[in-house]
Formats: sequence, C-alpha cells, structure tokens
Amino acid sequence: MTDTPATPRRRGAARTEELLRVTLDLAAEVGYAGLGIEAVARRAGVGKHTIYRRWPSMSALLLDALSRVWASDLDYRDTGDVRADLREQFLRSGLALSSPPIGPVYRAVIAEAQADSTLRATLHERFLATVEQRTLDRITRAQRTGELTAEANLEFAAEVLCGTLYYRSLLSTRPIDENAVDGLLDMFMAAYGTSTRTRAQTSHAASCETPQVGAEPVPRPANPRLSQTTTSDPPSC
Amino acid sequence: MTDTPATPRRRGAARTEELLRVTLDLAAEVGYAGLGIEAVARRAGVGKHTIYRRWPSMSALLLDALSRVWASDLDYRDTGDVRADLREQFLRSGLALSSPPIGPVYRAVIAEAQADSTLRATLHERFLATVEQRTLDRITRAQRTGELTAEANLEFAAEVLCGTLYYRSLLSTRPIDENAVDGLLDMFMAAYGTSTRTRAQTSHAASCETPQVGAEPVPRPANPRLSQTTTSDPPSC
DNA sequence: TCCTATCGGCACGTGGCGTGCCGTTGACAG
DNA sequence: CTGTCAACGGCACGCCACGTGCCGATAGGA
Repeated sequence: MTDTPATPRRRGAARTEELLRVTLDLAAEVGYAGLGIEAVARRAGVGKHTIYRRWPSMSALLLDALSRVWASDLDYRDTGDVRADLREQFLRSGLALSSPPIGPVYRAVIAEAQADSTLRATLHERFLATVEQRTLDRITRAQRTGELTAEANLEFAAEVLCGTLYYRSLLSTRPIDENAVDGLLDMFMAAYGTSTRTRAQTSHAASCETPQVGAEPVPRPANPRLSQTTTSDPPSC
Repeated sequence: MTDTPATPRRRGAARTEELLRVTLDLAAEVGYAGLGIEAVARRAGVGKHTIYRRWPSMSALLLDALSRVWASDLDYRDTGDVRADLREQFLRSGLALSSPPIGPVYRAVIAEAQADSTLRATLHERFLATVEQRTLDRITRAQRTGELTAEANLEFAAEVLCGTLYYRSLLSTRPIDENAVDGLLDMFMAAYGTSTRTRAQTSHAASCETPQVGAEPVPRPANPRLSQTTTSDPPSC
C-alpha cells in the first residue's frame, strides 16, 4: 500500500489511524490466527507500548477496527418495498461478514468474547443490538405503511432476522447467498406480510430473473460518506 | 460419588472417561478462560501425554466432552402439538446452553472454531447441523399431519429456529426465556401454521388443560421491556 | 532554542503449548 | 509366580505471546 513515504517517525493521533488500518490489513491476510498485539506491532513497525497506550487489550483494538469498516455504508434503504430493502441489505451484510476485512475481525472479537462476558456485552451493545435496532426501525416503518401486519411482534422479528444471518455466517458453514436470504424473507413475509398471502415462492428464485425493473436490487446506492470521522458509528444489519 | 479413595493409578479406557468428566467439571468451574490441556491434566492428576495420546488438541477433547452431555437432550417429543413440542425443547436447550456444564464448553469450542475452519466444519456437522436436522424432522412430521402448510420451506425454517436460539444464547446477552421462545414461535407459526390466522397463543399443549390464567391468549403488542425472568415455569405440563 | 511527551527498541517474567525423555506401574502372558 | 511391555506420571525443554519496565531518540510546541 501507500506506506508512509518518508519516515514521519511518530505522531499522536495519526498513529492511531494507522494502527487501525494495519490491524485490518493483518486480519485480512492472516485471519484470526496469528492476530495479536505483537503481530500488529511488528507489522506497523511500532513498539508494543504505542498500542497499549491506546487500547487496553487486543479486544478493544479489534472493536475499534471493526467500527471503522462496519459502520459506513450500512443503512437500510427505504424504497417502499420492505422485502427488497431487507434483501439488499442482508446480501450486502452477508458478503461483508464473509469477506476479508470484516469477517476475520468479527470472528476474532467473537472468539475473545466467549471468554470475557464484559467484552460480550460490549460487542452486543455496540454492534449486534445496533444492527437489530436498524432492522427494527426499517420494519417498523413498513408496519406503519401497512406492509406488515399491525399485530406483528417486530422486536422478535428483528432479532430473528439478524440472528439467523449471524448464525449462518459465523457459526454455520453455509454462505449467505440469495437462496438463504430469500428463504429467510419468505418466512418473515409469510408471517407478517400483508400483501398476497403467497408472496413466498420458495427459493428457485434463480429460475427466473427478477421481474422488477424499477426497484432493481442492484446495490449501488453509494451512500455519500457522511463523515469519515473515527467516531464509532453504529452499524446496521 | 466421591470415588478415587486409593490410587488405581492407571487404566486405558477408564482414563478417557475420567478425563472427559474432569474436563466438564473444570469447564463448569472456571469457564472457558483457564481451560486448557495443562489445566485438565493438573486437575486430573495426569501427565499431558495421557491427554495428547487420546486427543490431538484441546478442541477435540472439548468436542468429545460436549457430545457426552449434549447428545441426550436432542430429541424432540411428539405429542401431536408442534408448537408445544418445540417450545419445550427450545426452553430446555436454552437452559442447557446457558448452564455450567454445556455453556462454557460450547463457548470454548466456538471460540476456537473461529480460528480453525476445520474445527468449524466439524462443529457444524457434529452439533449444529444435527440439531437442525432433529428440528427439521419434527416440523416435517407436523407438516405431514397438517399442522404446517404444505408449501412451507422447512429447511430454512429449521435453520431460523435453531439459529435464533444459538444467536441469543451465544452472541447476544439476553436469556432464552419463555418470552423469547414464544416470540420466535409466534413468528414461525404465523408463517407456516395452518390453524387459523389467530397466531400465537402461548399454546400450552392442547392435550392438557392448564389452569394457568397468566397465559397470554393473544400476543400483546405492548411487548414491554424484556422482562428477564429466569425459568419461572416448568416446561412440562 | 529548549522541553517534554511520545516513540522504537530491548529485555524481563509469566504462562500455556507441544514434545522428548525417564523411571514406574500394572495388566497380561507364560 | 515371574517376565514383558505398553501405558503412565513427572520433569524439562524450546517456543511464543502477553503485559510491563527501562532507556535513548525524536519531534513538535513553548
């Protein structure tokens, strides 16, 4: 990459930025295994103190690194079609969760969280619960517009939707492909959708191309980066 | 039983059994943190070789230990009421996943699986997929008896049901209580149940009349704060 | 220009892993 | 009763990562 050209040997806040980037690069290359403080320090050409001065543990570093890449382009769209919006977002999130930068870091955090209940709570509060909340917001709007039944318990629905995706990407060995997302949405819409009872059309979505043209789920919204500040923005599902 | 009075110094296969038991005991006491080969060896008064001769790594030991305590709880009942059977099983599994013997071991395996794709595949095949399969079997029978719609995609349904439970118990911080299980089953039955549209009465088995009046006949939309009750009612009726 | 916090480098102690070696033990064969 | 041999407990080693302490160098502000 574009490593520091000369050698502006040391800075205060720029180092923090660089260390986060190095952590993500390292995670993308070597995965969770071999991802430690010393590895990051070596990779960045940095003393371990420089890391410990910023984060108390590897877990904290990982959380910040995760915020950096998991926060940005993750808001749900609202085209008026819940199912399409959810589908687009789920596919995008599923891809992200399985891809080099985010996947390994997420795995690392989850692994360490198994031995640290405090970290587990932080992980849940800072990421999982936030993701559920975004999902809940989106389907709540759909409920208000009449796309979903009024008596649907959307809190649980949001958890089920997000939980299934996390389960599949992090615990299962199956990929989050269109088939999986459609199956999940089939069940969700069958339960709480108000339009045509049989919106399902179980799987086999690949047999015929998506008829929709106007609301083509082409994920190319390219959300304008609101701000690239290092503030840990909440992610979405 | 407080055995091991004397010192029946060494055996062949009985040692294996004892080591599995010690591993579970140790996991129940110290949790995932501090659960390693040396810890097990010390606890069992055993040389590390005695462990390495049986399992190539801690992960393998944990998998075997997990099999020992997790295998017996996998069978669903079949009372003729899918929802009641699922509910009972989910509550039982949720309690087990959060309790000392199984919970910590499960967490340990999941943590190590994040760094080892082979272990992840084994974990999925040996446990997660098996649980899904049992669930699939049960709801498939329900589909045949007409309790579930014929066009329901039960494979995804089984994954959603199990995945949500695993997500909640292992990644989330919320307990698997009756509220959660009922919410999950509400969605499942609303999607694929055939019995009227009135989804979701906290069905306590139609077979036995529960005099309980606290049961909610209708899913109150006013689902308030997640009231975290710890196992208030026995699942059996 | 000087001052000082930050930095890189190095070393230390701790602790778990996985392996090798050695003397012991006990089940089984004769 | 005795011999044999594999399994065993104990010990030690090298390795590596962690978290900390110390020291001289450096850069950016006063």
